[in-house]
Amino acid sequence: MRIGELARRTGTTTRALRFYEAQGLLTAHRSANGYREYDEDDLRLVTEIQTLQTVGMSLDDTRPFVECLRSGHETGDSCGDSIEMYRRKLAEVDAFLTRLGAVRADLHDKLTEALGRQEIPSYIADPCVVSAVHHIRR
Amino acid sequence: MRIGELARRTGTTTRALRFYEAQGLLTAHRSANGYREYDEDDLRLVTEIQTLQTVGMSLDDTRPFVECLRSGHETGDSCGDSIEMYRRKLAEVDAFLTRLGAVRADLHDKLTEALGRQEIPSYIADPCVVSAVHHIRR
DNA sequence: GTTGACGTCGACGTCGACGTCAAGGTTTAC
DNA sequence: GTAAACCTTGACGTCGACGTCGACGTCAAC
Repeated sequence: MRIGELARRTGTTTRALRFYEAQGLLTAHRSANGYREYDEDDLRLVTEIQTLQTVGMSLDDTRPFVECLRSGHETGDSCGDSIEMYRRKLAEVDAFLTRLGAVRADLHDKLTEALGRQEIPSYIADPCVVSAVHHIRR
Repeated sequence: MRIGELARRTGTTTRALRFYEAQGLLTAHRSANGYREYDEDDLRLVTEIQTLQTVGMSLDDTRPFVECLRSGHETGDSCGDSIEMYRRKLAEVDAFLTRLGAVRADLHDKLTEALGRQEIPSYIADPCVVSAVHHIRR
């Protein structure tokens, strides 16, 4: 198949596929007119890359998996380097989760503190005025 | 104080401070020779920006807080817009945490699956060889 | 023979928060 | 008077994963 069909079948763009090729992740045979020709293995390779991207991997991170597929393995994660990359990414994600949890707590504290500091003037706390304001802001 | 001192006292760079000014977050008086002059309020404003950045806010997100400080409030989060921004960011962080949790689970599954698929050839499983390999890789 | 949908390559644009020059002016210390 | 340490503006570079555009070739259908 040609690049347009591969793009459609993988839900990406021709630009992305050419970019993968430029990064050395994807190689294409050329037909007589110079058009890129892909087979089903290439399709699997692209979907592998996409799957890995959804779990937080950069294009560069997908290299071991691509190499693994290229060397004839059935799946991209049958090789030691791929496993190692899984481990690295898992550790990264865990570290990020920890940090983000702390950020969330910090943010939550700030919000509740700010709400606590908020003095509510009586003329605003007045239900009549509140509904009026609400009406105006609609 | 001048820009260099403000940078030192806030632990940032002069470049960052000029950038904040270009973004309209920070305004400086100029002394006769054209040098920027800052006061303690500016220092508080910069630290406010930095604190907000650590909880995941972009420079643009800090605008309401900066405006709040500028309008004379004691803290940057005494205003409604700031509170609203806290809420938005908290929601964003929560959404991200959820997504990242799913990513982590996905990654963990992939790792265990790959490990399960890994057949361990006997010559590698052999403890002697294992220790030898370990020795070599050191 | 021409229209339209495909393909080619090359090169610059995007986003955010600055970093890193370059080429100069100002002030202080010796 | 000159060196060092500050300051000024302007402009281009960084990172990742492509988007977008221009100028052109290819192929099938009408």
